[in-house]
Formats: sequence, C-alpha cells, structure tokens
Amino acid sequence: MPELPEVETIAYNLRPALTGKIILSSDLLWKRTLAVPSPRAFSRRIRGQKIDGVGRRGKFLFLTLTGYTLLIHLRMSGDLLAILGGYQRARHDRLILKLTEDTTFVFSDPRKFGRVWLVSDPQEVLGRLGPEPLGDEFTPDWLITQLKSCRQRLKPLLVDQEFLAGLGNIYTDEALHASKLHPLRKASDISLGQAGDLWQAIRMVLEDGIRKNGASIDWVYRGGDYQNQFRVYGRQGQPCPVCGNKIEKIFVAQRGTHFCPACQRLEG
DNA sequence: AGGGTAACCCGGACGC
DNA sequence: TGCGTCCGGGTTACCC
Repeated sequence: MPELPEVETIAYNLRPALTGKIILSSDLLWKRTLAVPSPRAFSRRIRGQKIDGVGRRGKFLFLTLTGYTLLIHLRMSGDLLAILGGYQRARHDRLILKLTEDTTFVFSDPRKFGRVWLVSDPQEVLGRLGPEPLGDEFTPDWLITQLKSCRQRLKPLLVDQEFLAGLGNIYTDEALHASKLHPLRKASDISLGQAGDLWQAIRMVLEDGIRKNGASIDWVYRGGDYQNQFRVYGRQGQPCPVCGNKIEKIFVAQRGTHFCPACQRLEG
C-alpha cells in the first residue's frame, strides 16, 4: 500500500525536523524489522551519527548519516513520524530515534511489514533497482527496448522493482487499464504504439497518485485520496468507467489483478 | 529465464 | 456479541 506518493510526502514533511544528532536509539521492538546483526549493534553504530539529508529511491526512503545510510521500506502499513515535544511510546512503534530532547523520529508499523537497513553503502540495498519511472532515464524508447527483450507477461514485469523502481500492485493495474493492455500480454509482443501508451499511462497514474496524496486504503496515511480514483483496482464486478463492462479479478503471480476484459484484450 | 508457491504479519472485514 | 477464517500489501526463498 504505501507507495511512491506517500514516500514523497513523508520525506517532505520530515525535512524540517531532521536537523538533530542522534543521541539515542531504542532497542528495536521487533527485531525482524532491522537488517543488521542485533539491536545492540544497531544502537552502537547509529548513536551520535548526524543526519546529512533525506531521500527516496523507488519505494525506499533513506537518511544519509555521517558514516551510514539508514534505509526504510514502509511496505503497506509503515509510517514515519517526526514527533516534536514529549514522546510517548505507542503500541506499534518499531524503531525510535531520539534526535534531541524534544525531537523524536519514529517508524511505526502495525502489521510489521516494513523493513529498515543500516548500511555503509546504500547500493547494498538499492543497487539492483530499475530506473525511476518519473526520472529522465525512463523514456518511451527505453521502455520499448526493454519490453522487446523480455519474455515475461506485463503484470509481473511491471511490479518487478529491478525492471522499474516504484510501481506496486495498485498503480500497475491502473496503468495497464489506462493503456488498454491486458496484464497477461507478453511484453515482447506489444507494439511500438502500445509501449508508448503504457509509458504515458505509468507516468500519469503516478503523477495523479502524488497529486492525490497517495493510494493508502488503510488508516495509515491520513488524507490519501487516490483510493477514490481507482478505475479497476478493487472494483471487480463493477462497471468499467470507460466502457461499462464488468471489471474482472484474476491472480497473476499471486497478486490480485484487476482489469476490464473489453478494454484490455489479450489479442491484439 | 520464467513461472509457481509458501512464508512473512496482523488489523479488519466477513461469515456463522 | 463473539468467535473463526480469510485477505492483502511487497519481497525473498525455493521449487520446477
């Protein structure tokens, strides 16, 4: 659920608060959250580090520290909070970084899906990611070339972060519908024109999502409104907003996949 | 290489 | 209302 738009917004909201030095880190409340040997090792490494900047790559958020990079993946239920003033530990707080006496940085995650890494080189975590869908590298020409050389079906390919970094289940379904492409179409079979449509649709759904503050269906991200704009996602059995045919739901590579069988034909 | 499956996790939705 | 079951997001591991 938490995808690109939330990441952008959260990073923006955090920026003003992230000026302190880390003077204390709590033990992790949930050890599996952290991809380091132990909470103690984590505390030892991170204490005293200074936050030099914040950023995002794909679905990963990161804090650039003095000697490490702290990477955070919110997955679907994670949330980042910069708490000013008194901090009271809440039920789902998984990682707590006290920055100053009255600034606390909290990674909260009710469903424990999120992950945190503390590494010397961010490439250890980010190194295999594909290009940014809103970046300069992602061009229609790039997409066409890649699709031609790929034998996968469109849906699994588009959610593969090593192919393109940032699309999740929701935006992929929406982009395929907007470009009238069936999720099971073989990537190498699609035409030049269709690839161009897909390129445009990917950019459109992401920009639209960012504009609407994200697609979160949960209570997690307060204010996300893209969930009210879905044309196919979660709308199985309801009419397609384009043609009125019933939206179908199938499973592709274990992901619920929503599409309009009339707009998105497997042939042609 | 690509496809299929299980596992991780738990709040909430749903059925009885 | 209360209890049990299922769902779903992203990713990795492991199988064929």
